[in-house]
Amino acid sequence: MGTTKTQVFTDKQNELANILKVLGHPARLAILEQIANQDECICNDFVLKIDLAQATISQHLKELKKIEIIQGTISGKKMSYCINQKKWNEVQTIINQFFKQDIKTKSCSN
Amino acid sequence: MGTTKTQVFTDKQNELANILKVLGHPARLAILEQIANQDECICNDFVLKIDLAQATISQHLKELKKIEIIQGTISGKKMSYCINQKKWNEVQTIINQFFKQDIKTKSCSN
DNA sequence: ATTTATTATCGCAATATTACGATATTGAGT
DNA sequence: ACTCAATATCGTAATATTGCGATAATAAAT
Repeated sequence: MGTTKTQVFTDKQNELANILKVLGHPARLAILEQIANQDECICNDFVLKIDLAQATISQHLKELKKIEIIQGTISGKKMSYCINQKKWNEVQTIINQFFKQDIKTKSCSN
Repeated sequence: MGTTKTQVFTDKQNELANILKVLGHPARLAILEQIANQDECICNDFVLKIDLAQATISQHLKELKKIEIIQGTISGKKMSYCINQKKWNEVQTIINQFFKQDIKTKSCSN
């Protein structure tokens, strides 16, 4: 237990859930906002602006890289992170597709 | 540890993260899809269609109720769940607002 | 009143997540 | 070669999540 029973769900459901799970942490949202709003994107910036240990930030960056919403390139001894625009838009689309589904249920009360 | 350091982030970040976290589980997405696509919305339906124990489904329903994206009304001995349209739209808006932010970062490579 | 059906809750085990200090690793500058 | 700076990884502790069986709780049907 403690493990999600992925076999029970569709690939789409698992995929979207995984994306939303990664996005579902304030530190990772904060990181995305900072990357999006900064011309220069250097990992250390996050350490300075977000009050979490460097190791913790690094871990969160790893998760964001895993779903490919950000990408990092090495520039000298620094890491340069940026938004992966293509994936960013893709994620937005997938989420909107989910929310655009028709709601056929008669509302219970309101 | 194991606890998210919410004090470090803005209310908006914490709020959105919390919503995304709840949505970030395939069972809960599956439940939402089923509620949305069914005229009659009875909890037991999920137990029959999703291969998870009744206790587990009940727990997931509780999480979804907590963010108010669904609401349940008792009708006899059955529970009737439905989408909370207002909140559903609100969630969609909040997510889209996040994704609509300008991305100022020069892309690293692509 | 007793049974049955439906759902919620409790308690627990297994696993995952969050966070951090300590320690690599790697590249730049000296 | 040595040091410093930037980042990643390891190991670990605390807590959270997932899932389930067992057990309440409640309402309908008999």
